[in-house]
Amino acid sequence: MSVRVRYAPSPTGIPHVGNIRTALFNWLFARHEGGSFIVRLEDTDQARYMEGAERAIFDSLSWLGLDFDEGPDPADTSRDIGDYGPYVQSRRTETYHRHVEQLIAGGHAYRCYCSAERLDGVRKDMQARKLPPKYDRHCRDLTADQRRERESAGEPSVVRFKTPLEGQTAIHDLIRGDITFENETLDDFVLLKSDGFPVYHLANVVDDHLMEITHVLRGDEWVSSTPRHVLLYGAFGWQRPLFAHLPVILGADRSKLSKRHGDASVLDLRDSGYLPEALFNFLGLLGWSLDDHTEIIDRQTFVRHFSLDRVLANPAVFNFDKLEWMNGVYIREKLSDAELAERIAPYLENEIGSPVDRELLARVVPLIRERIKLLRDAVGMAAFFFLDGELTYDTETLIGKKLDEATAARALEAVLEAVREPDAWDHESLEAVIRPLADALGLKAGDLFGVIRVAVTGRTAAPPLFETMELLGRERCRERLESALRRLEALRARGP
RNA sequence: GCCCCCAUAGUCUAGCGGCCGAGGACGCCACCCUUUCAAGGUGGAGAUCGCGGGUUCGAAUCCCGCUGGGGGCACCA
Repeated sequence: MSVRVRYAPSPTGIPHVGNIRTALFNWLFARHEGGSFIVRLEDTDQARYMEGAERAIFDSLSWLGLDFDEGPDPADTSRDIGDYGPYVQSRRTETYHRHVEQLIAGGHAYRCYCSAERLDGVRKDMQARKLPPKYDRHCRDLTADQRRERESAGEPSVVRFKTPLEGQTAIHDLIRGDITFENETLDDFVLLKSDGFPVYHLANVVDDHLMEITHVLRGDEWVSSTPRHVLLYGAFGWQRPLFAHLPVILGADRSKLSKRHGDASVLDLRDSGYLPEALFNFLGLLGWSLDDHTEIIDRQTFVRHFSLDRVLANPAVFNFDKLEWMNGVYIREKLSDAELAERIAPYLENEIGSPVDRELLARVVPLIRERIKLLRDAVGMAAFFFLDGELTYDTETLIGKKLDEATAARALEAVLEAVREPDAWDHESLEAVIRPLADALGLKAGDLFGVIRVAVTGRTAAPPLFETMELLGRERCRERLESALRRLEALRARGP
């Protein structure tokens, strides 16, 4: 039988990295095994539903290249791709109701008429008595007459599972081994809410069975509810899938990563300029490793080698520094100039507010590829190449720490003079005429170059000066050098 | 409070009884390269393998206890 796994997010927000890592491992496992990767939307909580969440889920998946074999049609989630649909739980309520009736008929579930207030009271009371906050099974043993009475009075109800009062439920986890739970620590959990929607436990089990899921790879936070699921499979008389609980991903404070930890959403990372290849690689190495030394691993290699027995059981802290480093590696080693230009262009265009000159960009890319870690860094490192008019910068940076206004001005004048007329405008010629100026001015070359750099780029850190000037062109350089001189004069006029 | 899981440097990890006086990576420090910033190169600091007991000729590796961390205990998923 071929492997079928699923990624079952609920549309309550934008997927964060921990969530998408679960999708990634499911995808890797499916691809390695030659099985199917299925996406199912678990939208049974209307209260937490977020507009646009489906879009974000599909965008995250496709951005990372996690293609699925079955699931809702991203273009129209009321349609399905695959033969086991619907793949959206809100379109499966009939199915859940049918199965709940089956459980009630079989004596595995019952209707409960307790009000939210009563439940609250019970919970508080239990906690006050230092007992686990479980449902007191008040409605479990109602007589047929009592039930009829409640029903005819039109009382709202939920359906609860009739959890065995004693005994144990054991689960075998592919990553953690055998785990045993005492049934008495479980309570009669709700299967069907009073609004008619199923609760996760029910919907999940029914769907996984009907969709013939073979392996349930999900987050660690589910291990404690797995005995409930196992009990349900038993009550239905179904064979259960294999379980593998993936370790959670923690924030720097060692608590479960969530929105609280800032921009850990996949889409935010994308917008910051992380490459999908890098995130894929990084996430694939969170809880799994190829060997004792390989860090940079491509998609094919992951697929070829991925296996559950190398998945760790211990939680991992998400290390943004390492992700950033890895992104840098991909930027400078894995992308061609053309690809990098393509990915950087939107950031630059967004910054300067107009299309960038692609020819110029093609020549700029080699200069910045080793200097940026995130695509977004290209803005600071290269926007000045494409900007017209005055640059924005603090005039003080022109002077720096080692010079004074007069010296800086003299230096700029000398440079202007040197580059005014003849000679070819290429970095070698420029260096040939400018470098000697340092001696003439009594400056160290580095200090001279520093003044020019700020004048010409508006920044203290930039690509190599002469190559930068070459690409900027004679006119722009001249304008900017003159502008810098005017700034110095203004400063002197105002100063003591 | 109860249940469950986890435990190698600040972080991600290799290790599955002897090859480990613990390997790799990020980060950090120093030096080299260098016009700035990076990148690159070299070197370095950083782990009593959480602690305590066992088992064994031999334990980071197996067992038990403790401690610590995490997760769960909803008509949320």
